[in-house]
Amino acid sequence: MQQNSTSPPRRGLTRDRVAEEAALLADEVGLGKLTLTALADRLGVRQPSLYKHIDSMAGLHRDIAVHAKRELGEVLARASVGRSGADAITAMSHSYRDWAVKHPARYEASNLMPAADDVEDAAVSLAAIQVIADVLTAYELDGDDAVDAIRAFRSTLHGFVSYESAGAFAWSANVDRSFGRLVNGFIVALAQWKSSPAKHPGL
Amino acid sequence: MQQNSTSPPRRGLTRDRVAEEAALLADEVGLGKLTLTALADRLGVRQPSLYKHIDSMAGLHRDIAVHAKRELGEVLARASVGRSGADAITAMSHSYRDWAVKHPARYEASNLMPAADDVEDAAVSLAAIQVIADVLTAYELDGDDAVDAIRAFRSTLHGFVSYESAGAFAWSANVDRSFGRLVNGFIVALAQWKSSPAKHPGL
DNA sequence: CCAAGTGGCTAGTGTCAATAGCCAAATTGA
DNA sequence: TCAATTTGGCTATTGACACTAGCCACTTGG
Repeated sequence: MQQNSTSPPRRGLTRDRVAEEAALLADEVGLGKLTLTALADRLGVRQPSLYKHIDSMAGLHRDIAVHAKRELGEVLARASVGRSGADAITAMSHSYRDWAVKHPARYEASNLMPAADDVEDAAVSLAAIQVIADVLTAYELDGDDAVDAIRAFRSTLHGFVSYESAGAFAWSANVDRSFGRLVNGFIVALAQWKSSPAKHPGL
Repeated sequence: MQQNSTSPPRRGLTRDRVAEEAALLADEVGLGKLTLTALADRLGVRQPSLYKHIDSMAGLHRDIAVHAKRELGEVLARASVGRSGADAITAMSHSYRDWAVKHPARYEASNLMPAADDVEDAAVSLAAIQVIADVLTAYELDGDDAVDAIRAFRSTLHGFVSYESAGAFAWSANVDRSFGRLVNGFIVALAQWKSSPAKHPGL
């Protein structure tokens, strides 16, 4: 049958489709400036219609985060496959940075913590971290040594990348070179990981 | 004269006073959740009255940032005075972390970039970074070596602290110890800084 | 002492996220 | 095949927010 003159034509929206377009838009305007009206416009739909596919703005951020974590995990896995040790760390680091700089809002979302009861989010978060953990295993670290190394590696990459995305490296010196040396520095430190215990600050 | 029954009593508000109370409130509720209505309530004033002291929400964030950068710069300077080399780096790192964790919104604000024409903001930003630069000078780094080291140090601290504030270190392992080892790792890397050139990722 | 400037105020506006409730399109199953 | 149910659009509205306009009393300085 032909549709009535005043009928709402159905777009083929799904929760995934909405999250994907949201990620694209957020990478353009910034995660914090993503609005449902702008997103609805892109999807050819009115703003309230989005609520058929999302719970809330926070829920949309969570959906973007889950997609992003999965994507980042795959990027890291692809970079490290077939490599080990310092080679794998270098490759993984550069892939991490490239992906993060290219998709700043997705990257920001990928660092959102899962809600306590969100098993899917927790799973993709863990999967991404597991790639890092597997690579660091080549240094025969375990227990607290391994946890400390993983935390150090994540911190190192995250700090650099978030400063870079924020435009915080103002001086003219080459940012690529700075990143390369940061990664090399981490590898140097990792080689002596077990023999460099933590000290507490002097009084 | 006695005031009329319907007269607006004057509070002693200033731009600084507003920014300080805003920083206190933001550290409680989060920088992104700071609202002018809540801030006005705290100051015993109606929301539009704040515009006599601030330009806009973004302007208030900037004011918080300037205060925060000054505060952080002083904290770092105090930590490093009378120390040098690895000792100074360790002391400065722990002070940085302590301050950042204690004042999460101020810390977030301290990482906002100054507007291009904002000389006061640029000055306090530079002053804080200069403390770091001075400490790293003990390693006789200059030019690109020094810039790379400063970027690496800032990235390392910022990454750890922002993950810690976000609650991203979920595993039970001791976070203090992880931080100590991260700092030690940086010091180890710094000792070999000149001899570890950057490599580009393999193909 | 009075004229100018300052710092409150009330009363709005526009932009958001979010809700309520309607109706046609799609789907399901007898 | 076709009726019942579910789904996915829609309009209209609310409430929280930043921000503006314009008023008036208090302060200050010549």
